[in-house]
Amino acid sequence: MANRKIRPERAYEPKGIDALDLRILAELQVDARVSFAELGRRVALSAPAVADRVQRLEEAGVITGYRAEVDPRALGFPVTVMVRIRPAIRELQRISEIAQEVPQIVECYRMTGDDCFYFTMHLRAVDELEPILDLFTPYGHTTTSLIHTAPVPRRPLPLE
Amino acid sequence: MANRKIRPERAYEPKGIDALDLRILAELQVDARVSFAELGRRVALSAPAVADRVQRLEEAGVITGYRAEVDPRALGFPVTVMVRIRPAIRELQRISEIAQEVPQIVECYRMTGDDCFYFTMHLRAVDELEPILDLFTPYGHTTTSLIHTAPVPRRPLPLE
DNA sequence: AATGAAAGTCGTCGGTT
DNA sequence: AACCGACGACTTTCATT
Repeated sequence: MANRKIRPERAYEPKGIDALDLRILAELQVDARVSFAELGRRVALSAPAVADRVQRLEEAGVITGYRAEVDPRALGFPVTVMVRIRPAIRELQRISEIAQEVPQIVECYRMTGDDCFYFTMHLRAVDELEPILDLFTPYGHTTTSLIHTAPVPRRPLPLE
Repeated sequence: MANRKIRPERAYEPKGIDALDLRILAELQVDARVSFAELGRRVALSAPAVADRVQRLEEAGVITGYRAEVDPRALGFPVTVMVRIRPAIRELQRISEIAQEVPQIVECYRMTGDDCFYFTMHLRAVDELEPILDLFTPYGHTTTSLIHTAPVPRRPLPLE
C-alpha cells in the first residue's frame, strides 16, 4: 500500500535571504532586463556582487524565471476566459491532463472548494470557447467567465 | 448626461507584427534576460536589428514589461488565496479601491457572472486572511479558496 | 528595415581583503 | 561576502545598402 503520510516538502521560512536580496528582487520584479551594473548602482553593490547574489537566488529557487509580459489583445487574442471546474469523482487527473494539452491555457490551479480546479486562457475569438469547454464537460461541471479588465494591474510581491 | 456610447478602445488585429517578431516574443517570454546578441543568433538577425524590433514592440504596447518571477513560498508567503466577490449593488468601485490598497493582492480582475470580481493574494500566514476579507465583506459576498498547486505551470502565449 | 564597424559599457573571471 | 582590475562580449550609434 502506498505511503499516505502527508507532510510539506519543505519548510517555508525565507532562510539566507537578507534585506539586500529583497531589494534586488524588488528591482528585478519590476524590470527583469536591468543590467547587473545598473542593479549594483541601485543597491550600492558592485556588479560581480549582485551577479553572485542573483545567481544564488536562482539556484535556491527564489527566482523561478524571467518573463517578458505581453498584451494578448495586441497579439490577436482579444478574449480572456477564466474557467472553474467541479470535477466528477476521480476525474481530476484527467482534467489536469487535458488542461496541459490545450495551449491556449496559460495558467491552471488546484484549490479548495467545490470548484477545486481553475484555469485562464486567451482566445482568438469566442468561437474557440465551445470546443475547448467540450473537452472538459465529460469530466466535470464548468463555470466560465469572460474577463473584462484588471482593476489592479499585476504587481510584484510586497517585499519591503 | 454622460456619453453612453460603448465601443472598443482599439481594434484587436495584430498589425505590423511579422513572424520574426513572434519568434522574438516567444524567446523573451521564456527568458527575458537573454542578450540582444544571443536573441539575434536565435532568430538569424543582427543585434541592432533585434534591438530595434524589441524597442518597437515595447513602444507599441505589445511587450508590457519584463518581470522576474519569484516563488512566494521561498519568500515567506506560504499561503496563496483566490477570492471571488459578488459585489453589493453600486459597491463595485469601492471594492476595486480596497483591492488596490491591499499590497498582498497581486492581481485582480473584473469578469462576467454572479461573482464579477476576483483577486489573488499571497499571505505570510492564514491569520492574515480574516482581516483582509473583513475589508471586503461590507461591500459584497466573498468566496475564498486556498490555492494548492499548479497542474499546468504558468506558460507563454502560443505564438507559433 | 537590416547590416557592419566603432566607441563605450557590461559581464565575468581570478586574485585580494 | 564583496571588491578590484582586466579581457572578451555586448549595446548602441551611425553611415551605408
